[in-house]
Amino acid sequence: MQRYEKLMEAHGVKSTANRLLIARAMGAASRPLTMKELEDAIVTLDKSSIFRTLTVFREHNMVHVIEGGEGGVRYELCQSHHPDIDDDEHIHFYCERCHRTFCLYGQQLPNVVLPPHFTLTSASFLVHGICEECNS
Amino acid sequence: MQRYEKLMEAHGVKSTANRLLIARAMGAASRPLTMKELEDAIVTLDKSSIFRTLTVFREHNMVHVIEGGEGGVRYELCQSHHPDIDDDEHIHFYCERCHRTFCLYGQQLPNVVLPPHFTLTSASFLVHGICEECNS
DNA sequence: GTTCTTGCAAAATATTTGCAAGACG
DNA sequence: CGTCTTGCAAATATTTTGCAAGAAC
Repeated sequence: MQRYEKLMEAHGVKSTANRLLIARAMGAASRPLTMKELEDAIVTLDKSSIFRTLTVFREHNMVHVIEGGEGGVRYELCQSHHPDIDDDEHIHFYCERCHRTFCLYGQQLPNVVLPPHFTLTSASFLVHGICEECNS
Repeated sequence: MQRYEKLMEAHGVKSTANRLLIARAMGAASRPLTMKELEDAIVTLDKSSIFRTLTVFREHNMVHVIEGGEGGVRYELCQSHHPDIDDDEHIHFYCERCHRTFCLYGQQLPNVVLPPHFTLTSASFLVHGICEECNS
């Protein structure tokens, strides 16, 4: 079984040809992609199919959803193989010049102290700035 | 001079009647609002005026832009009176049930270590979950 | 055959701009 | 006057859904 089939299985997502295509495209990018970027990367697929696939992935916590930066919401594969525990959380960096979003591994998402009776489901930390390439 | 006129002056924004209306509405809400919410709060103003005012506020760092959560981008006044130093940064909490975004004061935004030659302009930390009211 | 998945078209949301009229100095 | 601001309408962009056809089991 392929890498992405395994990932889908781990998250309880049934593997189909198109889902595999989308998972592969996301994995190959190694940074979060917008729906538009995915559409451009996989010209054979309709955007509604991509949208619905991402919805399925989201429902099974198989993607991280990164909001912020222009061009809309971005998605990346969650490489965690545990459906409930996300050991792949990390900070993201949005370059305001080239409009790409990068993953910053190696830094924990800080813990948050919530007010009483607030409960947490997820946290996201996005840094804006200029990336190395655009700075040179 | 009124509180919000002072804030505009501190950020180098010329005060007009409409801008004052919008600043007041944002201040009164004490949580970040979407353009839609602002439109509903100030029925006398057209959304394009609100949009352009928010653009001006953004250009002068007079608002925080909070992305994430449904219903689109949210805006709140930046209460810092220093145009360049933002001493009003804080974490936000998005309630997935009532779709409101709250400010969590009293917790520093953690420092981020960027890779070499990456430069930072701003950082945002958004927590998703269920708020007190919705939990009860 | 029943259920899940897909593509096309179109609806629903959100954001942004053109342009002429008005306010301000 | 000349510049900045505003409202209305319309264009973009983005996300989401209806529905019928096709694939999977």
